[in-house]
Amino acid sequence: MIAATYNVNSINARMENLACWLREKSPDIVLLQEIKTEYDGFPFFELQALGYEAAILGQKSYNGVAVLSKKKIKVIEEGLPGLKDEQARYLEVETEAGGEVWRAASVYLPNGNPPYNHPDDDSKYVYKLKWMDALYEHAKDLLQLSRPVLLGGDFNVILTAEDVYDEKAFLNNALCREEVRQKLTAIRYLGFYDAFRLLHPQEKGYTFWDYAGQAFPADNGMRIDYMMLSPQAADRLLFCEVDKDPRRGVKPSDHTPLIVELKS
DNA sequence: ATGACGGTAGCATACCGA
Repeated sequence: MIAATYNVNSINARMENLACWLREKSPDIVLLQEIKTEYDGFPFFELQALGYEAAILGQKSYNGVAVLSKKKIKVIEEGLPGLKDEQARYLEVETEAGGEVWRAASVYLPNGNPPYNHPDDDSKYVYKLKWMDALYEHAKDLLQLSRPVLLGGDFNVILTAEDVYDEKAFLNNALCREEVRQKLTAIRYLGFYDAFRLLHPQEKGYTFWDYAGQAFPADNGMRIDYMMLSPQAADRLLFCEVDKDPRRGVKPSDHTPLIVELKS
């Protein structure tokens, strides 16, 4: 079975791009972030015509997460358990693929950097840390399940120097700070496996390139989108690649999909 | 340090992003 995570940066702005990619790759399960719409504006029918059910946790203008599946979807959690959150950043479901039921969560972890016009405002960073603590607590519960778990999405964390084009320029950035690296590492040490790093210990694996400044052709990217696998899922990992084609195409998202194949 | 570029709301420009 094929699963993927993709920060689309508005599903309505990206629908042509997304439809083309779904037809080509035919993934069984897709975790989407930054859909930037509520239920009423979500393209359910267009996705249905492409063969996908959709569950969404929407929000107007910002954030918003969704899960697409070829099979029926059962919603398990809308929002992170244990966290009061105004923002739509976490959706957990169960759905079948390859003859097996998977627990799958779409994660859009807060960025945490201050607004440009308020560089000393750390409230977004504080929110990020709180969000990561709640994710850590819930990750423990997910690992108690007998089902295989996919915890995928835009984590907004650069784990190591190899995961960014110029670490020095980002060391004080909320994506790079030691504190957030440690919090994501702690989730890994609970027992979640970083699918890309498991199969590619050396490769860059960037999943995001800024729209500005020719970042993509210059390969000034970052690896901030992850597919984290529970041990039961990691045991079945066959393949994991960043699919750079959608980022090359017309009207791309600034992120590109990360794809895994799991034995079932 | 700043702004680049793109998306949204809503109609000019502000906010958000990584």
